Parts: sequence; structure tokens; C-alpha cells
Amino acid sequence: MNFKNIEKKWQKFWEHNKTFTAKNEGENPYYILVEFPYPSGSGLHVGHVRSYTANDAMARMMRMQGYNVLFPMGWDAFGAPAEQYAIKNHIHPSDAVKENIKTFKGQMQDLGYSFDWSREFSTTDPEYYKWTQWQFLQFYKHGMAYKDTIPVNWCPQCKSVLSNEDAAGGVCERCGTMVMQKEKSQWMLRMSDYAESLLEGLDDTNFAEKVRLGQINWIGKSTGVEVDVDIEGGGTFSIFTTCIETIYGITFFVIAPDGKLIEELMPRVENKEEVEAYIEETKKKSNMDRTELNKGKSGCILKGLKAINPINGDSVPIFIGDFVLGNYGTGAVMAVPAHDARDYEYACTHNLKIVEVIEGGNIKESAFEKHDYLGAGCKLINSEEFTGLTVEEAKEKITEKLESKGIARRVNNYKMRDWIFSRQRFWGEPIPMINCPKCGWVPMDEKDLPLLLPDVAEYEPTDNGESPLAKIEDWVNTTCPHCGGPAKRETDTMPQWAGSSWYFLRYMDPHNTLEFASQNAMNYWGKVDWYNGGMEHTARHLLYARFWVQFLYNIGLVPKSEMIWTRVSHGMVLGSNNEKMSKSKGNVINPDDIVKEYGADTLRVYEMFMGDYETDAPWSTDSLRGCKRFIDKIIRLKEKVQDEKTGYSPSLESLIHKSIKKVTNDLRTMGYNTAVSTLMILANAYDDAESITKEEYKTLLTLLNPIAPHITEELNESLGFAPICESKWPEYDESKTIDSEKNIAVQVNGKVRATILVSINEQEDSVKEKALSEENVKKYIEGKEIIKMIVIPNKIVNIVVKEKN
RNA sequence: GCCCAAGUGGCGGAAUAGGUAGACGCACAGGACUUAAAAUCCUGCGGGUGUUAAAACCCGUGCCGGUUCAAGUCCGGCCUUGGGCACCA
Repeated sequence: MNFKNIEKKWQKFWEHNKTFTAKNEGENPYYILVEFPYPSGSGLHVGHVRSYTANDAMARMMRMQGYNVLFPMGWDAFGAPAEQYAIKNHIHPSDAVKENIKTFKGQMQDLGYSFDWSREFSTTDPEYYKWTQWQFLQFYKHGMAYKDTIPVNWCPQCKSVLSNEDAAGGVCERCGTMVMQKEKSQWMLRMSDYAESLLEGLDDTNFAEKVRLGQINWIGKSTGVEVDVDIEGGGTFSIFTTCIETIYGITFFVIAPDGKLIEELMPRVENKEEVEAYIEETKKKSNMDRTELNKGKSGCILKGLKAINPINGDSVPIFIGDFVLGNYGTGAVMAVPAHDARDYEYACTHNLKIVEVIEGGNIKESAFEKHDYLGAGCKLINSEEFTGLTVEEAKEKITEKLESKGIARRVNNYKMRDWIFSRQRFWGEPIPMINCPKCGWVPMDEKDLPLLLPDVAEYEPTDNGESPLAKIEDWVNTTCPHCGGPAKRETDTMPQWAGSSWYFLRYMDPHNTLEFASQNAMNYWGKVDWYNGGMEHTARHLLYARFWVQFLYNIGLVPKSEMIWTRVSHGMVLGSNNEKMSKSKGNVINPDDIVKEYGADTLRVYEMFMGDYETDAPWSTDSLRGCKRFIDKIIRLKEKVQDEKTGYSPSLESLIHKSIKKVTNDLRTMGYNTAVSTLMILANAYDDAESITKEEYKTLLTLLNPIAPHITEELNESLGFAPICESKWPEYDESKTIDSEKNIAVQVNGKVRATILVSINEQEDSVKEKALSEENVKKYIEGKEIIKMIVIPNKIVNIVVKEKN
């Protein structure tokens, strides 16, 4: 049998018959989504094959079960790699993307995935990014988008702004130069406004636990108190702490070198030169290498300034140090070196006083780390009227006292920041904003969208870190939509995360020219029922997408505040050496080669069989060959089919019903590896039988079809049956999955000494009698006293004995 | 440092609710068919004691302890390996 011809034949059949085209109507809608890929130049990875096959199998089964399944595919094609590739090869990024999409799509079709290709789109299609731009304008119009000057990664050698990924390790990825921080005006989205709502929204989802925790950690909520601190001789600043109970232990304050506070205080600082030099130094450090360069906690004192401890009026020195971040909390901290590891380190470096205020909670003398004393029920010392209270009591009482004086507030802080939404790149969605000298920033008129990327020859970054778009004058220069005077377009583009933040909504209604998706379509499909992707996207992409949806919900444009119900993540396919596949390690497997040599079905079966779906698994070509043998066995079984018999034969009936139950359940719960082994067991049983019936064979083929769709359709057709993809999923009879008798173990003191054959739900007395009459059991209980006999119906018998005295 | 996940044969991995650990597959070994090879089929396959062969027995799910008639599974404490976050006050 020539698997290549068979595969092509059925792929054409499905395409021609529009077998997998979903309609926005009918009963039981079910939306299975797998992350759309970035169409890179290197083509599909065997890792893609693993997750696409798994979700394809689920989609195929559920269609046969009568669900209206939406299983779409598209392309996340904006971003730096396409731009780099275009620069290198002197072609337009859109041409490069077109080429790569063609390759990817061809590979996917060769593997027989049941995607609804009628809904395909790329984030780079103007018909799509028109709506990404339109949604940006909604953010802007609702006060959720703003411009701010913030530090970005800057490579002085390449004269270019780098993303955090490109600046990993504090070094420019391209030239190896140390990356600097440079202030730049950027578009921002007010995502931090949604911190609490993104946390609460998790209750309306069914994410895997590790995904949920990833979201919670990224949002990084901490509850504490913000306290006003007076400066001697006038002025005030605020600090944020989660450990207000240690307030009597303050021996100094530290403020951030990159915040506004130091600017305000600067005129009063006596050692200006030292402080300014330090500020300059920290600017040169990238956020990445700050950790390394700063083991000893750098910084210096602010001479001429003293703060007043708000609880007891103590006069306390103020320091500057870059372990305090300007953009978290208030940009200033109270330092309690006795009970905080970082404060302790700083105090040691700068020779500062340490005052203990929690009994037994000293950093230096005990194993206590920050906050460890909380659970220990420790008591306060050296804290005036609060001495003797437990940490928990003191937290409340001290907060109340400061609140009553009007100098403290209970607040929540979040690690999650606003979303930096600008990229100084060519290959992204242009931000549809216009800067007018008279009117300021003005949004483009919605009817003028999409704002197309200009068709030009050069995409190299400019010398001053502006987007390449800045050079294209006839694109940049425009008129103000407000006053009609001359104005300039924004030349930054959107990040790659933008297009992927709402693509799952567009699949519901991909050809709509009036709206990004109609309310009808979104109401019909509802939430994405099942969203599969890589672990690397469970924090950021998922958070961005949820934020986007919550915003659209709040302005009444989507029906639910969470549009994704279940999120699961797949394990990676590793190289045969158990390491991540990479060209440099020479352990890359190209799926095309495998499809050519072994066929798509074999590759699909192997990737489902290789191990637990959510766990990483190494590639093994030997194991793949085993799956090829399994397919060959399925083909050979056809010779055993006898026309004269019908239905299920008595000897196979029970196993068939059990197999249907197991496979059906496994394909819904990601037990793909055990689904395959169940089918191997069934095939082995068929192989051992004298002959099999047509129905028996058809059932096996149907159960295997979601995983190996081509060969099963072919064999099924050769028996004269209607196509499997147009058939019903097999049903099982629960009563036939239950055996009438069973071998169970008999233990004496927990050790198996015999097995006995019992009928299902056999009387306990009868089971006991059988157990006690076993020769080997007798041997172990002879001369001993039986204390008790445990009989677990249909499972096990345990006889507990002891020596007679 | 913090958070999460995982440690089971030579290998990938099974084991509903605590109930015969090692399903299924790979690799390997022996045999059948064949002039030969491939393919296919049969047998064995955690370690050990034992036996002509069996039977039978002992030890085994990273380590130490606990709960239980019974622990890969539950609890406490370690060790190791992956992954994520990383000066977040």
C-alpha cells in the first residue's frame, strides 16, 4: 500500500467535501483552539506536530459525537524575525511571510489536520490588523492608552532599541555590546488598572493549576500599608511596606535612584556630586546585570537630610540605593535590617545600626528569612506599647494607630506594570495616531483604517533609534484630522503580542468587514472551550489576551469578561539526547523527512504514543518504527475479516466495549498515549482471533481514525462502508465492560500468597472460603491466629494473622 | 533566593477512589520461516535465592521516617533534576 497516495487522496476528499468547515449555527458548538504559530523560515517543528495532532484527534472525535467543532488555524506573522530575515535577504517582509505561510500550511495539510481553512488569516493581513488598530483606538478613546517617557534597552553600538529578549543578559544579541537604559517616549496601555480584575477573573476560567499560578505570580499582588514620612526641616515622602509591625526597627530609609523623589530632594542634598555620580552609574546598568554588579548593595547616604520615624519620632538617615525600584510601590522603603535580608545586606555594606523588634526573628542569628516569623507566632520586643503583641496583632494595631493619625493607608501593590505598547520596528501594526503641533496627539478617523504599512525598500533601523517608518517622509507627513493642518504620524508600531491578543475572537467571524466579530458569532460560540499552547506563553500572552478581552467586555464589545475557559499546555518534544532541539546541537528532527519515509499517520501515532501529553518527551526513531509496525498490523488485519459473520463475536465483545470506553475517555482527557496502547491491545486481540467481523474491524478503524485518519479511511472504504468522517463515533454498553469473573489476590499480612477466581460480587463468605482453601495460604496461616480478614469486593483479600501465644 | 513540576526495568512510559508494581511499545537474546536478507511469527526479558524444570521465597517505584490490614499513590523531613520568576519592600 502506498501511503503517500492514500494520504493525498483523503486530504483532497476532505478539502473537496468541506468536511471540516464549521458553520455558525447548529447544536453543541465546541471551540478547540491551538496557538497559531509564528511562521518562521525553518518550517514546522515536530513539537507543533505533537500539539496539533492531539487537538486534531479531539476535534475529529467530537465531530463524530455530534458536536459542531470550530478548529481554526492562522498565522502570527508580525515581529522581529521576519524583519531581520527581510533585511538579510533583501526582500519585503510581507513576501517572506507569504512564502513561510505557504510552507507551513503545506506541511500542516500533509499531516492531514482537520483545520477549518476557510477561517484562515494572518495578523499581517490589512483586513485583520485594521481591527487591531481599531481596538487600539478604543483603548485610546477610553483613556486606556497614553504616552509616557520610560527607560528602554539601548545598544550604543547598533544605535538601536532592543526588546528585553534581544537584550538578555544585559548584552546586545547582535554585537555583544553592553546594553544601556535610555529614556524614550512610548505608548502604554493601562494594564495595571486591571490587576485586581485579572486576578478575580481567574474564577471564571478553568485553567490548569500551574497556568493559574503563573497568572497569579505574574500579577504579583501584595497587601500592605503606605506611610507618610516627614523630613526634618520640612517636606514628606511615602513608603510602602508589607511588614508594618517592624516599624520600630527602622534604622534608615532608602530611596530609588531612578524615581521622581530624588529629583525633588536633590537641592537639599549636601553631597550632590557623590549622589549624582551614583545616579549616573545606575543608568548605565541594564536591569539584567544590576543583580550581578550589586551583590554588596550599592548606594550612598544623602547628607543633610534626616527623616522622622512616624511611630516614635526617631531621627533616621536617608540613603539612595538601586535595590529600591523607582516604578514599584512609592519608590522608597523603610529599612529594617534586623528582619529583612536585603536591608540587612545594605546595613552591613554601609555599617548601619541594626535594631531587633521581633523576638527570635533576627536575620543574622537565625535561619529566619523575610516574613518567616509570621507563621511562627513570634512576639514584638522594643516596640513601646506594642511590645508583647503577636506579629499578627501588631500588624493590625500599628496600622490602626497610623491610620487614625491620618498618615497611613492600606494599599495593594502589584508587580504587573502597564503594558509598553510601542516598538521601534517596521514590521508591526502602525499605531494609528497623529501628532499635530496645534492639537497634540489625535486619533485617526476610524473610517480611514487600516493604516497600511508603506511599501518601501528599506527596513533597517535608524541611527537614533526611531522606527524605520520615521524615514519615510511621504508616509509620516499627513494632515491633522482635527484642525486639518500639517501633522506627523506616529512611527512606532505595535508589539507582536497585540495581534495574538484577540485572534481567537476573529476566528468566530473571520470575514466580517463591519465589525471585528459580530455579537451573534461571539454569542454562538461563547468561550473558547479548550485552548492549547506552550508553557512559555501561559504567563504573558494569556495575560495580555485576558486584559484585552476584559477591556472589550467593559466597553460592551464582547459578551463575556473571560473568553477562554480551559487552558492546557503541552510538553516539548526533545532531541534523542534529551536536550531541547536546536541546530547547534544537531538533534533536530524535521517532520517532512518523517512524513516522507514513514507517512503522516505513523508520525501522528508516534507523537501521541511517546508519553504523557503534558510532559516533555525525547524523540526516538526506534519507537517511531514500532508505531509503523502497529499501522502495518492494522492493514494486515483486513485479511482476517470474514464477510459471513456480523456484529461483535462473543470472545471479543467485552474487550471492544472496554476499548471504546477507554479511548473515548482518553481523547477527552489528553490520555493520548494510553488511547494508543488500548488500540494496540485491541489489535493484538484481533490478531490472535481466527477471524474478525466487518463491524469489529470498522470499530477499530473508527477508534484509531482521530489519530491516524488517512489509512483508517482507506481501509474502511475498502470494506464498502461510508467514510468514517461522516459516521458516528462508536457507543459502548457499560454492562458489557464489566467482567463476570475476575482473578483477585489473596494476601497474608499484606503479602500476596495466591490468586483466586471469583465471580463479580460473589458472597463474602464464599470468597473467604476460597481464599482459606488455597494451599499456599494455608501454609502461612497454619498454627497462627487469624485476627481479621479484609475482603474488598472484586479487588483483594487480606488475612491478618499473628503468632499464637 | 522564591514559586511550580517531576524522580518507576537497559529505554519511552502504564497503574479510576490507597488494593497482584512494571500495561503498551522500544531495545536486546534465543528460536521458526528463508539459499540468504528484509518482513512476519513464537519464546524470554527488574535484581537475587532456589530448582533437572517448576513451585516457592527474599529485595525492589530518589533517600529517611510515619499513618494503614495494605503505600508508586497519603503525611512529615531531606536529596536530585527540569521549568518559571528574580533586589517587588
